[in-house]
Order: sequence, then structure tokens, then C-alpha cells
Amino acid sequence: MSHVETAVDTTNPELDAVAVEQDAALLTNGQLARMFHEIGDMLEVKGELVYKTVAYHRAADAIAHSPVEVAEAYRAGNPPRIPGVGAAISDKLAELAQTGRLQFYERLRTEVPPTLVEMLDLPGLGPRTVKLLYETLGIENVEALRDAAERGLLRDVKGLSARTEESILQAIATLETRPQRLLLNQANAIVDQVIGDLEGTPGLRRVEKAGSLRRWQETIGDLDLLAETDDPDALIERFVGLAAVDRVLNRGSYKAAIKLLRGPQVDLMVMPPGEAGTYEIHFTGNKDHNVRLRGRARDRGWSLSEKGYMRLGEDGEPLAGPNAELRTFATEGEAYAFLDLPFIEPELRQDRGEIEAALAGTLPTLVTLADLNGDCHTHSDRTDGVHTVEQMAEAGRRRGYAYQVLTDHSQSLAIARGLNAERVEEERELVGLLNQKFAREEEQGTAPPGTPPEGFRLLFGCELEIRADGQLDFPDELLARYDVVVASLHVGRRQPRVELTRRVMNALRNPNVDIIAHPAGRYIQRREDLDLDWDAVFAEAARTGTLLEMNGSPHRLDLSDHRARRAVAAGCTLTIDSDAHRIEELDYMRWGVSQARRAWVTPELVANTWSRAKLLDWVARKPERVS
DNA sequence: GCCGTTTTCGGCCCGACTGTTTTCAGTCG
Repeated sequence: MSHVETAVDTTNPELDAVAVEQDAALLTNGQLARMFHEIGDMLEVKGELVYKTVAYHRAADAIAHSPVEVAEAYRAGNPPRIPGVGAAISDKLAELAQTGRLQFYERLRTEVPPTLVEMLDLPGLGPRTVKLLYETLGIENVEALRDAAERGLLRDVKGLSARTEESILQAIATLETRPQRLLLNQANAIVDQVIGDLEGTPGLRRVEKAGSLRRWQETIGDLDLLAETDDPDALIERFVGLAAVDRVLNRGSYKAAIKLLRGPQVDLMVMPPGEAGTYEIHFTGNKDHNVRLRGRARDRGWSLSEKGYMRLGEDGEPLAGPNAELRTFATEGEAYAFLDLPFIEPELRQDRGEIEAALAGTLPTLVTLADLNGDCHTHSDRTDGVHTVEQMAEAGRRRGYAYQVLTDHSQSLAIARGLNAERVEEERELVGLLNQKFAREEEQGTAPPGTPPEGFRLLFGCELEIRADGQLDFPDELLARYDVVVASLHVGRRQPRVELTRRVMNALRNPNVDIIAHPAGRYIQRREDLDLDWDAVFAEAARTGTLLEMNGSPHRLDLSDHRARRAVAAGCTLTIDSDAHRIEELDYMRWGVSQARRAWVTPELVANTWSRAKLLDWVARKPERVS
């Protein structure tokens, strides 16, 4: 607990000031990862050996996903073992941890203009071409490239043509109008639309989602579709001719890619009927997961591609001609089994230990939507919601929940018309009346079908503001009257880490606070995470049994999968909530569940898979744990 | 640059599509 105490200790302000100054030079895992990715990019442009550049990118990813703060650990003289980080990169990390700088990186930046690396963002333009353009025409940024292309200078470079000029100008235009990555729910809606448009194509047996959407990643770049069809030509024809197509990026016999009008790129791959297994694996990814599978296949004498497993000869090449041997499978389960692996859930396919767990027989049984018995975070029109308390409760009841917690905002969040003590009392009475009605209907057998045996109850809660001064927005006497208190932080988000952490700690230690909602306070692609001492927060949440929310709003998905995994490792228990402000948003639960699955979360770790009695008992016992 | 229960050196995952070419390199996923 000592680091926890240190982080919130205010008795010696001078000590705090020293700590903050040291922290200033400590790079976060994210910053380290960005730097090593950039190094990888610069080495690519320099024309370095491809495997060297890959090594830097791989190390960057591993650092980004590391459960420990890497720079902090190095500074403490306690460098963690990170897969993909060997002697050379480890030395660089040590230098960064000590000095906050890296000479190798700074020298590289003088050799390779940073704007050169930005040119790699242009679709179709890779490191070789960037290098070629730099060396022949001295082009070192996108502006110069556009200028040269417009003036017809590129066609004189060996290996390029007038056509290349055109496609480069096209790529620049694409980059400038490129939409942000899609949120999960947006991507899903677009894909459903495209799948609907493809239905009825002659020969088509089925179309399914693949790629990052099938892994339920929190944001989606390109969309991937797989199709089983007896007539590939007809399908490709239909696909590239869809009304929503802006332009066709490429088109072959088995695959095609389109860019949708004001929308993302969509890739379609055709699978021969009955051979979906390896295709689904290949196109669901992610890349690192696939590389691991191919390595394992190769160790066993087979080459794995989307087409199936091909027997390798003694030269390490697939056998050809009459000796060729190809194994295909109808399902992913069979294709995994060929490698003596069990089926691995798509959400886990990120090469974050799932292969090892599969081999050890320790893959988790992931939480599902059906496991949830309630929703601990919902709003009504009495604060910033859209539907009435009754409408929201009725909708929750019809979902088959045993409980739903009404968590309208507390008084200080004026922007959301937060409730004062008087309106809190009104709301309590309203909740009581509704519950009487629900109980009556259950007794009379007129409750909606699907109502669980323990019946449905609307639990009385609030979303309690953790104010900028660190105080909670209601006094303890009032808080003690709630069934469930959900605390969250919306204001004073830019305070320094020590201050922010102290505020959250104060909420965690309050005997009446049961859940911390959207702990990182992020809005995906719009607002950064709160700068908290996460290890301290997780340790205290675990000690006090305060539940940490996985917020299902596709804008939040907070905790993130990485953080949730760390929280669980630290002994925390979670909730998965919709944070619904209208009836339809109760469906946000599905995105929260997918995020939890990506974090390896099992049902028992999620408090709202519990019965109502168990949940209420858990929160009632918090005072014992805090003391 | 990383890595090793075959290896401390010599490997490192795979194929489609595109464009500029006559046999392939670059890019992408």
C-alpha cells in the first residue's frame, strides 16, 4: 500500500513538488510506443532491413500493451521483461527513462525529415517510393509531392508514370478528406447496410463480418466482409456497383475494395463454399495473432494461408505439382484443431497471451450479454435523459433484467440539471411507487414475459459528482439512503495527476460510494483519459470492493480493454453498464460486453451478472471493507 | 533488431492486386 499512500499524501507539499518534477520527464507507455513506431517508420524510409523495422514496430506495440509503466520500472532499476524488446531496444528504454531523451532518435530525425514519415500515410505510397522520390527529386513533404505531381515531374522518374502521378494526387485528396476512424456502433451499422444490399445476389450463400469489427475493436478503420458464393463474378460485380460506392479501389476475381461515399473503405473477400475455416481466421486477425498461428503451422510442417494448410517440403516451400497437399476446413474450430488449439474467441485474437492460454487449456469463459442480470447506470428525463423514469424502468424490465439502477445526476452538475435534495426525495418516492406496481404485477402474474423469478426492481441510485475540490456532491447522510451510488468525475479534468488521483481516492474510500463510472473519463477520439495513478486507483478499488465500471457507450468504452485487464489483475470487480439516456441506449450494453470480452473478463468478475440480492449485499457491506 | 527444448547465426508469415513491365517489385491487409 505504500505507493498508494505516497500518491495521495498531502502532508508534505514539498515532497509532492519534487515527485511531480521527476514525473515530468517520465514518458508514458503510449509516448514510448509512438516514439518507437516513428523510429520504425524512419528506418523504413531509410531503406533499412525490413525485419529491423518490424522489430521496432513490434517492440512499440508490446510497450503500448505493457501492464506496467515501462519508463517508471526502468527508472526504478527494475526493467520488466517485454517480448520483442532485446538488448538494443532495452538500452534505449533505459536511456529514455533516465534522461527523457534518446540520442539515437534525435540523430535519426536529422537524417530523415519527419515530414517524410508523414508521406507514408498516403494510401499506396510506401517507404520505397518515398525514398525514391526523396533521392531523385528531393521531395520531402506532401505539399512538395503534390506540386511535383501537378507539374508532371514524377513521370520522368524511373519506375513511375503519368498514371502514378494521378494516383498520388488522388491519394492526397483521400488523405485530406479521410474520416476519423469509425466508432464500433457506426461501423456495425454500415456493415449491416452493405450486407443487406448484397443479399439476393445470384449464387451467394452468406456474407459475414470479419476484421476488427468481428474482434469488436473500439474503433474501426476499414471494414472487412467475407462471402461464401458459387458465383464470385456476380458478387464482385454487385459489390463494386453498390449505390453508396464513391470509387472502386481495386477489383480482382476473388477480392475487391470500395470506398463508400463519405464513408470508410470496405474490403470483400470471396471464399470457396465449404472452406471458410482458414479464411475466417485469416481475415479476423489480428495480424500478430495470425503470424503466431502461421509460425506454429510452420513448426509442424505446414504453411498456413487463408486458402488452408499446405504441406511443406524439405526445402521449407509448399509442395507443388502432384505432391501438393492442401487441407481446408469448413469451420474455424476445425482449422484451429488442426494446430491442436481450441477455438479462440475473436475478441481475444490479439496475441496478448491467448495462444499460450489456449495451449495451457486456460482460455477464459468470457462474459456474454445473456449473463447480465441488470444495468447499474441509467438516466431519466428528470436530469439529462430523454425518457421518463417509468419508461426507462419498463424498458429494462422487458429486457429480462432483475434490476436497473436509476442514476440521475447530482446537484452540482448543472449542465445536466442535477437533482437537489428535494428532487432526490421526489425521485425516491417515484421509484417506490413503481416498485410497488412491479411487485403487484408479479404477484398477479401479469409481469412481462421474461421477467426473472426474483422479479424486477428499479434500484434507487444517483450519479454522484466528484467535485473539482475533491468533495462529493452529497453529504453522507443523503448518500446512505440510496441503494447504489455511482460516482464519477466530469469537472476539473485537467488537474495534475496527484490532485485527480486524490479526488478519485476520496470517492473510493467513501463507505457509500459503490461504483466508479467511466473511470478514465475519455471520449474516444475526442477527449484524452484522465491522468490518474492507475496502479493506486486499482489497488484501492480492490481493497474497498468499489466496483469499476465498463461503460458501454460506444463513445466511451471506459474502462478500455487494457485498463480493465489491469484492474482485474489487481483484484478489482467490475460492472458493465449502458449509461443509457434514452430507451434505445439500453442496447449500449452490448458494446460494454464486447469491451469486457476483449479484456478477458469472465462473468463472476462482473457484479451485474449477480442476483439482485447478492449485488445489494455486496454494496451494503462496503463500510466493513473501508474501515 | 529479436530469438532459440533443433539453432548464439540465420532465419524471421502469406497471397492478391497494381503498375510498369517482359518476370517482378511495391503495397496492402
